[in-house]
Amino acid sequence: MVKSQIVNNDIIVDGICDFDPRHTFECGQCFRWRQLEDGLWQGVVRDRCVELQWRDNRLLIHDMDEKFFQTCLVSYLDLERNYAEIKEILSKGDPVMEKAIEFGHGIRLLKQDFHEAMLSFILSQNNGIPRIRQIVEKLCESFGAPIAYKGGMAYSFPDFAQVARLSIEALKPIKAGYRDSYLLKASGQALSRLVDYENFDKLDTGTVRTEMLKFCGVGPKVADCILLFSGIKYDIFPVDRWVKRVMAELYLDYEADTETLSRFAAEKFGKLAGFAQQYLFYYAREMKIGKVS
DNA sequence: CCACAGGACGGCT
DNA sequence: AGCCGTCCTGTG
Repeated sequence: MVKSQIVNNDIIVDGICDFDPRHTFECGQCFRWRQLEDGLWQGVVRDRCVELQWRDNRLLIHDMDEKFFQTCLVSYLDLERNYAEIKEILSKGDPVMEKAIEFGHGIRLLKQDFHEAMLSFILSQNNGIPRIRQIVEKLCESFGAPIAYKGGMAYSFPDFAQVARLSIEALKPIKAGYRDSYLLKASGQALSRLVDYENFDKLDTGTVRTEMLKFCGVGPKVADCILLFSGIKYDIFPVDRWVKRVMAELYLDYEADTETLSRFAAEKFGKLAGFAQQYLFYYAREMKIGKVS
């Protein structure tokens, strides 16, 4: 139970350490949060538009009720997890990780809705973050449910049923390119329970990963991102170009293939591999490590 | 004009 | 089972 108080219709939570919205929302795990002004962030969680501020270990969520906060946001923002402990374990005897953690000390792994994580990361393939954000926003504006709030209009992330009933032609304007058919097929597969993703937490990580590959448009990298960023599994280490480069530069001294890196991470980081990946990834991207300019 | 971007698919050996 | 051309769109 996270202790909160209500002041003027806002929720205030004191003593939130190891959190910084910039780190959390810009480390590549999500695509819908944006900074409105200094320290003020806006995003959409379920059917709510959320505005939050953080400073001096105090989290302030505007125009929020206790119920939505406790039942949705605490889990979404992963507020009950002890990140100090994770950092301590990962840093131990690892100066590289220590530096990465110092850099991205405010990262928390968001527990996003499964359909949001899945459709977002299907769209992510062969795309950079700015463009993924554009396509995701288009998808939501076009097919999500409208949400009225004081700042204007927002849109929920369309669920599998909403996407599955669309046609390719209807999806064209969001400019997802060849990924649009993946969205449709994968949503249909999810609806038909081809993959029983709602029971994933009862299965081991290896099984769940191969299950995910049944979805059209979901390969190894996208599968790992979906599982990690929807909070289903944490002993997962998504390997993409950036991770390959940062691992080569900081740990291995050569560019290893995906398989090798997965085993390396499993051995070195174990159950905390997902957290390790986020610290390393954010560090690498912000420091432009391995970037050929 | 071409290369490539947080990859995956499908048809070929 | 592994390799490799191709996929849509935007940017450099």
